[in-house]
Amino acid sequence: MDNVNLKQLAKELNLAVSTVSRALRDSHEISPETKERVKALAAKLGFQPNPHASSLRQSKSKTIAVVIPEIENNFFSQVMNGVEVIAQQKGYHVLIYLTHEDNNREKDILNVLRNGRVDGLLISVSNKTMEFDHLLAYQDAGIPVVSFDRVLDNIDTPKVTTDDTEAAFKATEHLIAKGAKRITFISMGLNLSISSRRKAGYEKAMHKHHLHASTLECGTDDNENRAMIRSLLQSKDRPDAIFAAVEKFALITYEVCHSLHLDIPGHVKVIGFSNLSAAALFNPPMSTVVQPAFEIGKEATAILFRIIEKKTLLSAEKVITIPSVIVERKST
Amino acid sequence: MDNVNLKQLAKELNLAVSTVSRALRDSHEISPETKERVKALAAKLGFQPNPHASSLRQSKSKTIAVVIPEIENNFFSQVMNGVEVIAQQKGYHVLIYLTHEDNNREKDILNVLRNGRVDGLLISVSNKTMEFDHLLAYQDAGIPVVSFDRVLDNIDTPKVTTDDTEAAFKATEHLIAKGAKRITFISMGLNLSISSRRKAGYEKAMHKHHLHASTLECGTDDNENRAMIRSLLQSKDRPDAIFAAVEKFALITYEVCHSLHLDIPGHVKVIGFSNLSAAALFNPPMSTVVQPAFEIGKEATAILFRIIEKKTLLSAEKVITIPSVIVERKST
DNA sequence: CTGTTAGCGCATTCAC
DNA sequence: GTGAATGCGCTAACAG
Repeated sequence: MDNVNLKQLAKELNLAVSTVSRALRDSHEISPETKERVKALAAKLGFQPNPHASSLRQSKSKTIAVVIPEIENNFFSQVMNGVEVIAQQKGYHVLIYLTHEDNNREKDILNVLRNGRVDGLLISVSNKTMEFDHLLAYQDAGIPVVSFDRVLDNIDTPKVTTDDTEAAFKATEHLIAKGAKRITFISMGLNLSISSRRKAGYEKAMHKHHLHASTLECGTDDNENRAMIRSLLQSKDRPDAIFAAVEKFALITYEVCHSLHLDIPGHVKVIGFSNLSAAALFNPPMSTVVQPAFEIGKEATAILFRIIEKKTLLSAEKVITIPSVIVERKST
Repeated sequence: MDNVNLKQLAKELNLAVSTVSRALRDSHEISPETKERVKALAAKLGFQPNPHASSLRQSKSKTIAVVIPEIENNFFSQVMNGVEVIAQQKGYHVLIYLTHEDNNREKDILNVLRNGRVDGLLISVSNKTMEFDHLLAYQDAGIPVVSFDRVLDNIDTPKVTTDDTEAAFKATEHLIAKGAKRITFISMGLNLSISSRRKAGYEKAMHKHHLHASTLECGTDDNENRAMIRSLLQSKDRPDAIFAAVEKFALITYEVCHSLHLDIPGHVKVIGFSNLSAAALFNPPMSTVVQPAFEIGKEATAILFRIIEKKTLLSAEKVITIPSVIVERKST
């Protein structure tokens, strides 16, 4: 029941607490024999140092936090996977927080984490986040922060994203190459930098090909989104292609097309940002813009550790862009 | 840069540290005026108590850990969602650990967590976990553990699962009702309790209907699994239905059927345990056994907190079973 | 109602 | 090479 601590080890071995502490941390000023004895007993009793005590003493927690909007989403789960790989290598622990796209919740979370609980923070902001006082507070507190994917433009943290503009440009050109003329871009929350970047890429491609750009703004409520997409696809001048800025909208588009008996890609071509590998099994297999989620997670975490370990950051490491890949399937 | 602490607040207010501490924790023995003054300054300076200090002092961390095999899986992400909802209500923090189906990694994780870092543990064991010394150590240490989904039969923790046997039984009967006769069950790692329970349900249904049960054992390597399923579906006495014990095998079955131009459900009917809502968009829409993942996460966490808060557990709370739902679509 | 004191377990400084 | 003493920031027991 009782946890073993240094004091008990010291008593049992007839040594001072400090000696035991040093022996376990392989200090060079402890004799090999003593180290042996100490480590043997520690192993035998299954000693684990109390993390709160050593965190308090050393002012470091060996813990990082990941703050994301949701986890039920392949992109973010893959990111988590990448985070975990690096954190585990470094012997760090990972706290996870979900904002559920709630800006106040995001602020509360960051507030509570601001006093030593974590040595660093990875964040992808909620789609309602526009100001960033809560992030600036971290700079004041000297706690490293790395943003990824959904980053805020005007804040000075290292950022790891994909090439949203280029990927959206290419995806749009892909649709155009397949013969689409009336392409609607379905976007979410334009205050989000990724939304505006993706939209910019889409518009650039449309302009280049002298086509009229047209955006449908969707929100957080799936029923409303469904209704909006449905009415879009029922309208007289129905688009002949949909480019969904986020996975969810691509899925709803599929659903609506099925229910309206619209043929994909015959009546409507569909492509969307999505990390769902099962998209290959859709009817028809869905073309997707796949973000390098796992790599984004790994890279963001690697950079975070570089700051935590006080290594200086090359300016090239301040903004990392990893390209997305367009996976062409039958829906286009 | 420097974090505010109680001492600074006390000095600024001409109060004792303990008074400030009590005021912030709304102790009844502090005058309303003092409370006001203290809270005002704390808010102004953005004071957050150092969690390591208070954890050390109180021997509680306000943190729970979730240990799961993987996160890139709708079932586990939905569970995480449920966990987070309850933890957040309780003001608790959530550490996440992935075992990647590695039993040694699982042991290491549990070992490190065993000294105060967490107040409780939620675990779904790896598919290679057979013994449970690492879990028994928690009972000795007095740290509450709740198992969910993938539970070990012979260990005495509260368990939250779905009705694997019944759900598998019903899914099998569903296939039989649709005319299937040669149903192959694709299973993973029989040492896993859920595998054997699902298999038992399948076999029970087959026996009841005087059909010959036949199981294909798949493993962790997806390429091998694909090859095995492919050769199964190419064999002379090809099954006319597949019941996949886990989502991944159902997806591979779809993939193989498509590549072999086998019609679903004409040539082969397919059903599988899966929490993928996009299964409705498959070609054809896939029938699934959907586990109540979110509820499992919520329920397991609620029970964990009941133990943490020392409330006694009714024996009915020791083993919770939440039913799965069979969602019938076009693949059967 | 408020202050003084002690101690959680550990890492570290300073002695020897 | 080892031991004794100190303090990280907080809470709680005890005093007044």
